Amino acid sequence: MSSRGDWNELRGRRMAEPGAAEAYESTRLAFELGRAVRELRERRGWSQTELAEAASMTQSAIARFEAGGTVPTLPVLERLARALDVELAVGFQARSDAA
Amino acid sequence: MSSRGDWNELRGRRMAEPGAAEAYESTRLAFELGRAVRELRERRGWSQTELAEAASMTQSAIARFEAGGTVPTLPVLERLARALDVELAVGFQARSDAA
DNA sequence: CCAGGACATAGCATCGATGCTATATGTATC
DNA sequence: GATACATATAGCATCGATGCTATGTCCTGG
Repeated sequence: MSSRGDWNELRGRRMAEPGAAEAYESTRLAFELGRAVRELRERRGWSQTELAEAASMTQSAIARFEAGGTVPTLPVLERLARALDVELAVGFQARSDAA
Repeated sequence: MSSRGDWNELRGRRMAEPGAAEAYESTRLAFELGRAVRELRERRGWSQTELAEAASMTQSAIARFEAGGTVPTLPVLERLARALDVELAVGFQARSDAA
């Protein structure tokens, strides 16, 4: 069920929108990036609040992001990468058409 | 002189802002992504107008983007990648700290 | 010189992400 | 039960990217 979620529903609705293959991909990306950050954060044993401080953000912003609640912007991704001491990679690749 | 530029100045100012290492990186990224798209587009022999159509955008948006005039959003990058038949890659990597 | 195509900018409306504050749960711990 | 910390959401203000339309400039061809 949607249980305590709400952004979960939002995501679901977004991904279901017809024709918007692009929106679907973005939402998927947002979700994956959120998971990645959560992993990196937990690997460091940091709380959302700690990461928030390190990235000049608020705990709520981190929570929203990790939940895939919004499609992050590059500046934010940069800040998170910096805080987590990793590198943000963005670019185009030859289509592998995996899947 | 700033010649015909203006976004050039904007970029310059942005990248010069002190302390904003994050903003600097984003601007740099925007610039590189713009170049990448321009290359892919020209490689295909497309005009900005043609790419714009393929990506459901306007010529002016493409121009602004290629010039690095703004930091693009993931949805837009997705659309461009799709139009150019390449894959958008976004993620975190171990810091190589090159340079 | 004029017409047409390509690219650069401008100016403004709108949408959506982020910032911020407050709060609701949930889970220990004492 | 009260306290304390972590995470999830809400609601609203603001900022910035994108959409759109209209030009301006440069080139090239007739």
